[in-house]
Amino acid sequence: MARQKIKIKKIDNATARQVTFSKRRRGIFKKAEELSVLCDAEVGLIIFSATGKLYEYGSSKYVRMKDIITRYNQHFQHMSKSNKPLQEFQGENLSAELQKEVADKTQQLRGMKGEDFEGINLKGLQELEKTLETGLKRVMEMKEKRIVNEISTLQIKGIKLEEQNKHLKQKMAMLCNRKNLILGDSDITMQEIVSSESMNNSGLSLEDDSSDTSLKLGLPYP
Amino acid sequence: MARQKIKIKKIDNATARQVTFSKRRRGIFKKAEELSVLCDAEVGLIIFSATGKLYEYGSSKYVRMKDIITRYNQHFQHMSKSNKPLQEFQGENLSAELQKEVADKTQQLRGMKGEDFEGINLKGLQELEKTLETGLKRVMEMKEKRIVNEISTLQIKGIKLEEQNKHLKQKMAMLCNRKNLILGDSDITMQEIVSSESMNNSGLSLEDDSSDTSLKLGLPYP
DNA sequence: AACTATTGATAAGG
DNA sequence: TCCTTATCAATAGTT
Repeated sequence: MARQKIKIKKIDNATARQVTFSKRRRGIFKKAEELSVLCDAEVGLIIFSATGKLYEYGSSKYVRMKDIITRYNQHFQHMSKSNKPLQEFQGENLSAELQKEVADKTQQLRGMKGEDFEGINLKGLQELEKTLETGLKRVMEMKEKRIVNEISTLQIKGIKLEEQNKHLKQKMAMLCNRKNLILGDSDITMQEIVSSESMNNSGLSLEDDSSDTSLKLGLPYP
Repeated sequence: MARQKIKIKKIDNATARQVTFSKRRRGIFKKAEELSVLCDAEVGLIIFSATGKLYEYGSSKYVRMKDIITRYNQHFQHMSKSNKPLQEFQGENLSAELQKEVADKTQQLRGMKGEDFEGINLKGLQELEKTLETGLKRVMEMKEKRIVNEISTLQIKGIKLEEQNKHLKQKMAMLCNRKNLILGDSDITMQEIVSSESMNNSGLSLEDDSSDTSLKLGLPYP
């Protein structure tokens, strides 16, 4: 985000990756701290570097990471109702809670897919509609982002390959000339080398729409 | 970090705090995602809002929050010789599959809400889009069906009540007439009875738009 | 929910 | 790793 925009994909150069990791780690820790203070939130952040080193942040000096994790685990049991401490949830009880959660989420998914509106009232339907509209909008945005990315990646690849081709052809031409000078009549002629150009172009040209990527944009409500 | 610099301390105004929480939460989630992708790191982020709502991010489609926490706990088991079992994971094995199912469905729901596209490729996004479009269509159809139903139910109810009213008024009129014939000067006059008509109409008339049902149709893309 | 003026984060380079 | 700086990104306040 500076000097030059970067693509969000794994940084190839290991050194650069390490440097970026250090910088961004500090950045996100700061963000976590600010969020917890500004908004009175409890924040737990765990980062394992690619080399396996652990970095962690827990908001507030009184709330350690372990407490946040405990709260995190408790969250799912408390969702449904019970105030019972976690220790009381074991074996069947925990399974029962989880089964309930699965059933609940399954129902939610069915509602979103429009497969079953059992137990959803009019207000619920209106909320569902809004959620779906937002979700659809975001999905379409993400899809377009990915497509644009894909295209530019392919374009860059194409340009590189075309350059390679050009260089290879030049080398070939030089080799043939030399060979012709030495042997007089070679089996390989310039014509054969040059003819490969059209083939390469049809496969890589940036203007070519016949790519089989077959990605339709599906723009919102045309 | 804009328009004006702010002090990093709890935001007093509750509304402003909520708004900032939403904005910054999105921001830090994005940062977490970018860090994990750019630097090949494993990132787990847990946020509890002041109201107790949970928001979480876990980096990678294969490594869910649970696994990050497990790894986190293991980290210390390796470093220290603590043999104390972690109570927060009791019963985990018994319901591991259920937890997996819950996590899976949670992820599906997130995808549909457009909150998290981790592990969804372009084809998946296209499928998701189609699912959402279908779901949205069905929800809207069902909503309109329910609204039409609701309206006709109310209309029928209104008609019945109007008829009842009419009969009651006729009976009252007859009673008053009889009473007047007997007593000469009654406290109840025809005027008082008839005046109730306008009141009843304003509450039940089919043409009246001021009904508090407040159901907006929200027709598709007007 | 958008917008936009600012501040903040950070990529590249030393 | 730290510093610098040009640039990109996040966001505070506003509408």
